[in-house]
Amino acid sequence: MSQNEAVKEKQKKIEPRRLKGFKDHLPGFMEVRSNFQNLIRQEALLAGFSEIGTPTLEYLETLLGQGSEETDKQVYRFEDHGGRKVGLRFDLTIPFARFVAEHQSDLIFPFKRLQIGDVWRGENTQKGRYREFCQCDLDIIGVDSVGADFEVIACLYQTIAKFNTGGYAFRLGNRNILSSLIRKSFNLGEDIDQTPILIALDKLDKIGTQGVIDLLSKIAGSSSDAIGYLLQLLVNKDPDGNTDLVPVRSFLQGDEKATAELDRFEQLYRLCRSISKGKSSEANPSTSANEGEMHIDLSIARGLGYYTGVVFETTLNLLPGFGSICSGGRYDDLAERFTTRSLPGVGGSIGLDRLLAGLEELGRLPVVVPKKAFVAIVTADALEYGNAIATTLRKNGVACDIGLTTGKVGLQFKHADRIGCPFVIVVGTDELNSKTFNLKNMKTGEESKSHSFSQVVQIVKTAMSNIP
RNA sequence: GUGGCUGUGGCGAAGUGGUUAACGCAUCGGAUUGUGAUUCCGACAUACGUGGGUUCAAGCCCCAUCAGCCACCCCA
Repeated sequence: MSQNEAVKEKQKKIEPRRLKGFKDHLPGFMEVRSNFQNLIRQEALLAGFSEIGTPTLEYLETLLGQGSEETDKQVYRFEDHGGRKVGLRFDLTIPFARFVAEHQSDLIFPFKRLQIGDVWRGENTQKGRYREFCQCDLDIIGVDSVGADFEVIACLYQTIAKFNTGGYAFRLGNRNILSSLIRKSFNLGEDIDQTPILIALDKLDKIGTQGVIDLLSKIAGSSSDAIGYLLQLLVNKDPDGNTDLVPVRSFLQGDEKATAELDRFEQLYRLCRSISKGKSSEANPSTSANEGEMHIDLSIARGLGYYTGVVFETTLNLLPGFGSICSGGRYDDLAERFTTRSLPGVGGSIGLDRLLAGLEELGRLPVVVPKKAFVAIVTADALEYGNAIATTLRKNGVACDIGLTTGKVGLQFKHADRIGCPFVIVVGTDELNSKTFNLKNMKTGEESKSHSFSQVVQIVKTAMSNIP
């Protein structure tokens, strides 16, 4: 290589780019995202959940084999520097199972867990669907009760109500009841794998009744009469938009287990209705309010293998085809792969980044207005003085930025304006000598002069508090 | 894995075969060295994803390829 080529090689820039499905977050968006996380945290802590954290990287054997083959394929995996086979967590549930099994003696059951963290899935991207995204999980483990089901659902439901969604629908299904229906409809034994049937039923929303009938007809052993009746049961809605449970109950008569599950399910729904509203009218799909609706929809199956009781998913009313922004359900024995101790639980997850993508699409993301003052340093001799002012403000809880281009005061004002500071404290030689400061209102352009340094906290606080 | 669409300076975006590839944003300088936003003037930028082909001539047409987005599958 000639010297010239070597120089050229050195000057060649790496093209700045991101991996597919991985997002950068600019300051304005990041602040909203953090605020959302904090709000979710706050709601969960209020409801008595305890926050935990687990590593992003786990042994591969911990992560694999719990969901389906499909999900196993999506796990980001590699060998670490010590030759260990490791993977990035695919969700927060499986690491939680490991966590619970590992820390049984340190936890008090029933344990109410909150966890907020990023997860990774090597699948194809779509709108609101990334390869790295944040999940906010709530679980109650160590108890199997309708109260626990409700506690998790209520907290998730009420948290989503805090956001400017324009309305959402929380749909409740039950894997257990659905399985009983399928068993009876198709005359299947207890141990028959229903997965293909469940997957077909789960598409009811997308491909319609006839589409599902066609799909199910291809599955051996199912008569069209049986299929038709099952779909009738699932599709029949009462005036409130709920799956009509009366014919379901009579169809399952004699199945004691299923009947008991139905009783429990109805009790759960009554509890849920106590904190929610029902179906909104077609004319006014609750766009003005951010409230949610609660519905029974027995056709919900959810893909993940481990759900056994109640299951739920949540869609935005304004973006019906967008996908679920919050879902979960009950599982019999979360940690069975890690311990002999039986640990039933119920949990759900808010897909924060999908929710944010949805709100962004709708133009409903909150705009964050920074509430901070700015100290402009006009002359170099006032650098220490300006910093003393900034430090005083910060110690007293007043957010403030400071000019970093001492001397070039025009630049400092321009910068303060661009980052949205409503007030600028101005100090230079004169102010330094008299221990004073000027305060400029960036909106009106007015500048009041010669305030005493000793009053800086009070004056700036007062000024800032008048900003909307 | 399957389909559709899109790739033009840092970003957005015009350009439908014919000189020197618009414009806007951003950046930098000046009008204005103790005052921003607004206004005016000026400057800067290795830009047509990559590789072939057709043509006298390609950002534009054809083929391939890569990347991204959207949709299916599945899912938060």
